[in-house]
Amino acid sequence: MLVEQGYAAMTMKGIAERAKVGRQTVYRWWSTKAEILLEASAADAARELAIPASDDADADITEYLWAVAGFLTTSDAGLAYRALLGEAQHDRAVAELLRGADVLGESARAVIDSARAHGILDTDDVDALIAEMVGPLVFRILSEDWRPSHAAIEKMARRFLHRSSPPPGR
Amino acid sequence: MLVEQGYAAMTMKGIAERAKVGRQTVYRWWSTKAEILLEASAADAARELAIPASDDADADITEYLWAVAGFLTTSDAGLAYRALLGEAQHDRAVAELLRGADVLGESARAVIDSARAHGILDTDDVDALIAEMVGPLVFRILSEDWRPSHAAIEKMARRFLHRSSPPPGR
Amino acid sequence: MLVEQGYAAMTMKGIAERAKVGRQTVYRWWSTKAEILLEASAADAARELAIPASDDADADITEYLWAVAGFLTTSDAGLAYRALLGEAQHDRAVAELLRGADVLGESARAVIDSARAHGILDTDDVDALIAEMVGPLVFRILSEDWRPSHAAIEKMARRFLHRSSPPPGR
Amino acid sequence: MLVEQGYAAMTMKGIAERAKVGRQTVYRWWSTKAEILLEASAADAARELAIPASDDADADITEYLWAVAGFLTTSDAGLAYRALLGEAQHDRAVAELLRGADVLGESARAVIDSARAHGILDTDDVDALIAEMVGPLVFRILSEDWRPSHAAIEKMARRFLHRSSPPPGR
DNA sequence: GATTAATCGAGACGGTACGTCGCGTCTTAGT
DNA sequence: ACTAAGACGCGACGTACCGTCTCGATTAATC
Repeated sequence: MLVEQGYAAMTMKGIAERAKVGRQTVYRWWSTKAEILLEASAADAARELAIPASDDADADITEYLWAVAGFLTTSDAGLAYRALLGEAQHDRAVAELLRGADVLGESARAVIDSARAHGILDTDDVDALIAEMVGPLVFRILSEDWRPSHAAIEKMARRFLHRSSPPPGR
Repeated sequence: MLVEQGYAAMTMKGIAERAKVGRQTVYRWWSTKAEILLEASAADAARELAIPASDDADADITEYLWAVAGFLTTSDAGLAYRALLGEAQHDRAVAELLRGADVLGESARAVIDSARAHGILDTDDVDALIAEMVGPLVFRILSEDWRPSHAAIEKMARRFLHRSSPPPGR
Repeated sequence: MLVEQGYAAMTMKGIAERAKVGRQTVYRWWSTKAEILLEASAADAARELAIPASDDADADITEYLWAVAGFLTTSDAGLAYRALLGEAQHDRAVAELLRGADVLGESARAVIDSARAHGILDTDDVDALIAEMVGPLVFRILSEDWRPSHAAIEKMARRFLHRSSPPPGR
Repeated sequence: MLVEQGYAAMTMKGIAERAKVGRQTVYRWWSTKAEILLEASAADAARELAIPASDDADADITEYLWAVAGFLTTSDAGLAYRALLGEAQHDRAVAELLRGADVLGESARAVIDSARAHGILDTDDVDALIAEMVGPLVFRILSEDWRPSHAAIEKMARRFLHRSSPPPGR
């Protein structure tokens, strides 16, 4: 429904009707719209963003950023995630729910960890690295509705790595 | 109202009543809650985020990030901006409105331009630089409700500059 | 509410609030103020205007006119009926609703039928007889806010019968 | 406007716009919708209902009833009168205004007076005679939306006269 | 296999905000 | 000085969705 008619049309009443289910039954399973979105989003997000670690950590990062871009701009689960992230900005409860799920974080951590194992990152502050890796991309997508080209993603990955590499002469 | 009682309590009805004004009058001036928020936010945002360019472009960037962090986490205008950015995730009209206002972009561009004039940045892609500068910060605040310490901001600025510096031997 | 504060104060909103009921619920049962008035009026009207047929058809008519006068000038149901009849003058839908209910007609027909059975009326045109019986009374009440005395009603009934009697020497 | 779009569409705003006049100006001349209707109705009503007294008082009455029927069912002024009479049922102020104007009364009195001068009526109670003459007609029109045929009017007049004639042998 | 209990869909319920409309007053240019 | 134009505070309109609450009908479990 979110995809077809937008967030505003995604009412509890509508959800129940579409599911041919009583309204009460919906409330029995999820007490807020946010929980529905999260459940609808989380599993798919994990799948779409899981990048199998290869030998080439550089390429993994590019691929990951590409996956994130696709997730946020074209995937249904990504749309749900953005709706949630949006809701989180004006509803503390949703913010905490979302923080607890850590949708993006989990997959990003995997990529970062793999890169660190290859020694191509210069710090142990994983949260900072995650933010540096995906922050610029997420920021542009959220605030400009950016649809990056593959080239743009590659450049973005390259610049992230350039910055975050340990000094060469070691 | 947004600050005192939260976004959900910020109804058109409530706004009109608090302003001791007819409901119609509110609609006459702003047709959307988003427009009200934008007007309430934009001017203050510009003021709070305007960093007077000094000779030390490095320091300017730190100061700017600090201003952005304060804006997003403690300022009323920043709260309004976050509410707007949130709404933009599930309402295309709001997204465009927000894009048109370019609240963060304007001030960020000034900082980046000043830094570029000092020759301390390695690319002419201003949008990319803006995203690299503020993206990680904004991302963490939006998705973790992060309240960064001054030290964290300094580190963030340092790492941004390190990455984006032109190769030394040129 | 109609009685206490007048027709203008009888708003759907007010009705719902007084009944401690959601506004939607009122609309679910009656889609128009007119339907509410009719329902509130019809049953009581039937009761107030039901004159048990006696042997003396002349007296029945006097009694009936007296009942109608009381109904229109002092009864709550009558006030509702007048409001309806008023509304019917500028709203075709209400006019039809009212015609369908035939509030006055039903009771009047009973009285006329009984009188006809006694052979004291000179025509079979029941509608005409009804109009001749109650028309003058209703006209004066509606257009002069007349509060007739019992004597006036008796005179009115006598004059109606005088006119409408079959010629004596038959 | 009343005729074209109905009573509900006859708003003060609309009246002013149609007259290409400021809203305030309308209020300066008439303080309520009722006064506008009355002014629009009274003069025309007087003209439409003025029956030049002939020698044949019987015929005058038929003609008068026919004029009243036409007035109430087809004339614009009559529509306005019905709207007023309707409004009067739920607004005491309008009721008094209407009583003061005595739209129908004036012309009816003339007809009755003329008939009395011919000695064809049996009482001096003019108000009662007026009510007996027009009451049945008005009642049927107001409550059944009756469009009487000429024959029906003739019968109505005949029956009125029959009833109200002085006893022959005097 | 019949009886009881739990669960479900459907949708009515009391609330409340929505955006619109008309009210009667007040303000402002323009004549 | 007066006007048209229209903004203003007000409050009812009828609608939508909220989350809770009955209801029968349908299963499922028990006897």
